[in-house]
Amino acid sequence: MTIQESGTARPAGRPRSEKAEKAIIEATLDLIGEGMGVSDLSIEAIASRAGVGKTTIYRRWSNKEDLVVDALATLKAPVPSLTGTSVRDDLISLLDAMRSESGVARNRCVMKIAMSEADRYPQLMDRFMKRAIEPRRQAMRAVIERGIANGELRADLDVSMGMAVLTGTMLWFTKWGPAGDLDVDLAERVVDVALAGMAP
Amino acid sequence: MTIQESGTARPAGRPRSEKAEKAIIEATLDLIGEGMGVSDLSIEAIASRAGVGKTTIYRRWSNKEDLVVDALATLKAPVPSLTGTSVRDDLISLLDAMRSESGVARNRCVMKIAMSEADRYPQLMDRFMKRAIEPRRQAMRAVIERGIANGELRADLDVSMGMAVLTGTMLWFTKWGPAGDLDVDLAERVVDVALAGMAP
DNA sequence: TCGTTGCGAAACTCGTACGTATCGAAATTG
DNA sequence: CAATTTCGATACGTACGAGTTTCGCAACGA
Repeated sequence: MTIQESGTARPAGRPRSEKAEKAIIEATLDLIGEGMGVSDLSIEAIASRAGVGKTTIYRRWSNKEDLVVDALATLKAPVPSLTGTSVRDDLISLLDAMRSESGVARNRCVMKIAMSEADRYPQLMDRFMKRAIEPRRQAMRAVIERGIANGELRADLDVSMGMAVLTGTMLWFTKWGPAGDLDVDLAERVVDVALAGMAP
Repeated sequence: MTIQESGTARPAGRPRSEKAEKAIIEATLDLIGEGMGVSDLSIEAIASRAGVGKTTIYRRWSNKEDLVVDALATLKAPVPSLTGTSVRDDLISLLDAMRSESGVARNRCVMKIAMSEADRYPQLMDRFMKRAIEPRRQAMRAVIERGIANGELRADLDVSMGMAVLTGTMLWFTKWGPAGDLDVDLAERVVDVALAGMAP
């Protein structure tokens, strides 16, 4: 029995290129970022964009959907760190993260896919939701619950309703707001309207 | 010169079938309602679903996009009639129309297309927006402005912000709310939270 | 050095859809 | 009736992309 440094044996032969793998994922996200829907993506376009043979793709993923799942799962969700000084500040941090990310074409289009192809690729969405959406959603829920507990928010506030108002409003602006970048103080204004309400 | 009843002469030959035209539009909307994106629609599928020859489609529309434009333009926007008794009631009427429409698969998917394919088919979106979205948007704007004028809403309220909160929140529920139909009192609850705010 | 495996490129088969053309039948005008 | 136009059906040539295979070369372990 030969010496084996780690638990997993390194198989014989040329190792798979880490660089090619990265390039494939990047190319996939690029194309999605250019507005392609999942069904418009072609493996051939991805291969060509990545400077890679189709073989190299099929050696790693058995079909298009698997590749897209992995590509989207790559997008990490660095939930912004929260100061915890006040509910208002924390909500602004969370919403402002949405605003600044929406400035990047790639993020916008990933969101678009999340909205539009959920029915047709449920497994894809599942994974993407768990990875990218759920952490933020839980962070916001925690902030709101803290606010209810310590009196900064109405005791009878429905938590899901609060989340819907905040997230929905931001989402609306990213999709149908004025063209170009969103105002830097948008998150603050949204939070203030949500907290204070529209009635006098 | 022969007698001609109307200004336009009826050409000789078999007239185009009104029924076929309807069936084609219906089939197109059906397929969209089943989750197809614009680029996934195939003329052949539409023809087969409508029980019609491809010829009959190409005789009327020169390509897929033209057909989809006409099909979407078909969807009318019957803005709900407003009582005008109070801003709260009118807003609830507007939002409840969104809720009840979201129960119909066809409407949901049309909305999906509006969200996801705006970049790729701008002319299509233009026409759809004018026809289906703009009337509702203006109705809501009018209600909010009325509320500001007569003191039912905060004098310093940003109208676009108010619309974003109301519409965005409803949209969020239709897309990511609990599965199944939305609560019948959802519109009321959304309006109340928006008016009163989340702070105590 | 040799065996093994990954590499990009290219050729291949196969299915799908496009857009056009052609068919016999049906509907309409004159 | 004849002329004209549409009808649904079907066949056709073209194009594109999926997924597979083959090729000569590169990278690695033994």
